Amino acid sequence: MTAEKTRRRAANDEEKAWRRNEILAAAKTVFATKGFHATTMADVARETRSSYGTVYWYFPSKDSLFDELMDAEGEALRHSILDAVTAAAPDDVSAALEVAIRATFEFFEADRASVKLLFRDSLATGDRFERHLGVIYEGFIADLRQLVVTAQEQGDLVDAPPEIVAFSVAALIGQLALRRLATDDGLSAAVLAQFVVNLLLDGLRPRI
Amino acid sequence: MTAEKTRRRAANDEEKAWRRNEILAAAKTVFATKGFHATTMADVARETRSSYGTVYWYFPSKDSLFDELMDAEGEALRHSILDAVTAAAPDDVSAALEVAIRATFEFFEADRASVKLLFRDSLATGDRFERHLGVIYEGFIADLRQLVVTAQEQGDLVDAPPEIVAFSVAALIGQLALRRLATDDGLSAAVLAQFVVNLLLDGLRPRI
Amino acid sequence: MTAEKTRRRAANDEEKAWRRNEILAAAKTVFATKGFHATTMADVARETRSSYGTVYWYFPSKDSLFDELMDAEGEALRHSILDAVTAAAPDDVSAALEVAIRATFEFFEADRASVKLLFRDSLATGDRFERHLGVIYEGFIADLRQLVVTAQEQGDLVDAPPEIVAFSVAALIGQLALRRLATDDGLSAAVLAQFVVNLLLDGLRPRI
Amino acid sequence: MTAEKTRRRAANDEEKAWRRNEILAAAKTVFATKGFHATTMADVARETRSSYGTVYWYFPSKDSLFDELMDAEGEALRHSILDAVTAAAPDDVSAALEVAIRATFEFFEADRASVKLLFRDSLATGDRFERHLGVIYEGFIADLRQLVVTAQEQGDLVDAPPEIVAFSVAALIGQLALRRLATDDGLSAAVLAQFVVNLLLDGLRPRI
DNA sequence: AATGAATGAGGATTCATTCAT
DNA sequence: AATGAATGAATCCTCATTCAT
Repeated sequence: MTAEKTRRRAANDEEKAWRRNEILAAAKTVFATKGFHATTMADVARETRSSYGTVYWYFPSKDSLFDELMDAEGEALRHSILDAVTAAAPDDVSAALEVAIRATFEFFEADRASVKLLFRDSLATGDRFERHLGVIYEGFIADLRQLVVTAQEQGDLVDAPPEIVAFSVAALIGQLALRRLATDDGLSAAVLAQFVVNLLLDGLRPRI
Repeated sequence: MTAEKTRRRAANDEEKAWRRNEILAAAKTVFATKGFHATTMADVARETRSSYGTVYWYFPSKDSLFDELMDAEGEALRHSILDAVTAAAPDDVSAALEVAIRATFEFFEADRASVKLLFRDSLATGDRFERHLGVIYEGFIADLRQLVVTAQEQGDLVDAPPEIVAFSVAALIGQLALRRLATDDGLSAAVLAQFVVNLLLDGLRPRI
Repeated sequence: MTAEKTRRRAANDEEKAWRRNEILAAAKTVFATKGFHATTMADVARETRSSYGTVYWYFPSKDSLFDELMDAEGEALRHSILDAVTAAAPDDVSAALEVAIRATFEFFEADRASVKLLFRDSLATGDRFERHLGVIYEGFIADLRQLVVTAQEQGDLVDAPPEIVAFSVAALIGQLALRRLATDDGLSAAVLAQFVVNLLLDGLRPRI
Repeated sequence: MTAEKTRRRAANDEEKAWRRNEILAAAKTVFATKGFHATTMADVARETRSSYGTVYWYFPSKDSLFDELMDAEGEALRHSILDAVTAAAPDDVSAALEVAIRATFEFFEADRASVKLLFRDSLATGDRFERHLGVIYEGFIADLRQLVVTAQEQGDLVDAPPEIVAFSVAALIGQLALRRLATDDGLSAAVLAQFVVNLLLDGLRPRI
């Protein structure tokens, strides 16, 4: 009996988690398309092919749904980058940076909705601005920061406040990715990544 | 008679323009504080110490009020930078860039509401995103782009798509300025500007 | 299971239709009392003993609510007349005409709100005037027109454009009914109907 | 001095009356075009090429402006008909009726705005419905009624309540004129008038 | 007389959220 | 768990009217 119960509950939990994710996915689509404020809970429910009640069963409010979505997006981005860096096993820091940046652009390339969510709608909620900006960048920047600190210790990067450096990298990538959604100038993720890496490492002043 | 009339009309026009600007200023304060969506026309009217009707007498809608505000902010920033560069009469391009970047940070330092408006709320209006991003950056970036092109012709900057370079500079500055509003790490405009200039010109990789 | 579900859904649909009609009825009362423009959605909601939201749940706008009401009124009038004519099974056309006209006056006698709605408020919506006039009279006049054509074929009515004849009959009845709401001169529906029939069939010139 | 003053005052009064009429004419155009409710005082002022204040200088409110307009329209129609009848000096009542009806249609033919004003917008003001309907028809119907009474005394018209007869004639003409604005079936004023006269005098039943 | 800026009550509509079923 | 009907506060905007100049 207990085994049976456990199995059932497990199946149940799985079902539950699946439904949650389904709603999150639907919300992502709608938020990215219409923006946070223009999106209504009715839109979300419709996209989920369910009803108000169901959405509210899994999420207590529109804000919480959005918050959770943002967290998930941040996490997804972070893992995507870490995986790429791990897989590439780069020799030095500049190689690692290049891998990370390329992975970031590719992540956004593959999922345009993420860009809008992370870099546009994260600012949509007014007062909570700080909170979201923090949440989003938190993990992303923390990782970058680690990279920067390591590089500085090895003498691969000049001395500069690592927070600022990490933030600059994140901002640069984010804004460039956002820009691509508006103006299509045919620059691939790889080309953009290369540009950013060059800019970051060697700057724009020509060497002799 | 005519002279008198003309004088009166001129005074009237001035009065009118003054009222318009008053409303614009009030709107700027409120939008920057609460964000575009959380701001109501009642808020704007209250801040103006007038009524709904008066605001609507000068601006046909909340959107148009916001649009005009954005345009004005963009223009103000642009002029502020141009003036600084003109006054400094820098010798070479890197000096010019430094002046420009410092002027930008100082502009934002002096007027924190501008940052929020330009880099946060400009994205607030959903579909019109492209329009506003364009409008705001338009002049700002156009000027930067000119600077970049000139520098490239003189061999002072590496070859890279000038649009991207200009956009990157703008984005970097904007995001760093925005960040300062949230997290106060005591970095002055001058220090930040120096950091950005160094990063942009020489990159983060140490020279031998 | 299925049977139960079907039963429940049917009950639900019925309930829904009932609520709709309840709102429609409330709207009819209010529109007839205050006129289209002077009626607010708050009035309608209050009369329904529900809220804004509920009215808007069933009807997308004030206009659509009004439109639907007008259509329903037109249909009700039409059916009322057709039923009367069918029941009376009149021998000739003039008898049929008399029955129809009497039925019309009786319909309006029984439901004074209808008169106001059909002949006063149908004109209230400005540009949409043609549309409504058309919709309302459409069925009413179409039936009358058929009666007229038949009568003309049998030589019971003089040759004249049937549209005009039908329209004239409808207008005469409508305006007389509307007049009764304002000036009560104690004329019953039957008397008025008789007057109209006489006027239409034999005119006002005495026979020798 | 007194003579001079008088002359000045007279000129002044004339000027004043002229301005009033100008505003009334402008209001007529706008009301007829957009309907009473959709017309704003700003519309009226604009059409007058003056300002709010000027309109309010001559008329205390939108309602009073409308009321006066309606009265003027009613009067104009009435005079137009009386003039026509006087000029034609008809022999008998049926001739007089024909002249009157034709004159009415011609009046409306020449001034389509009048139709809308008298037969559509007169109903626009809800509660005041009775008042306006009365005002409009008052003179018009009073004259018709007189015609009817005279005819009945001479044995030219059957016995029937003269108010109802007069009202019926007025209604028939009004509604047919209104109809012409919506559906253009190419019927001239003369043809319509002839139809109405025939219908009223001899009815629709063919004589043996 | 004329102007037009200012006022603010009022109205249609939206939408997050609740809750009976 | 799920549904979707119900709620009503909140918001943008309109427009008749007033009044200082």
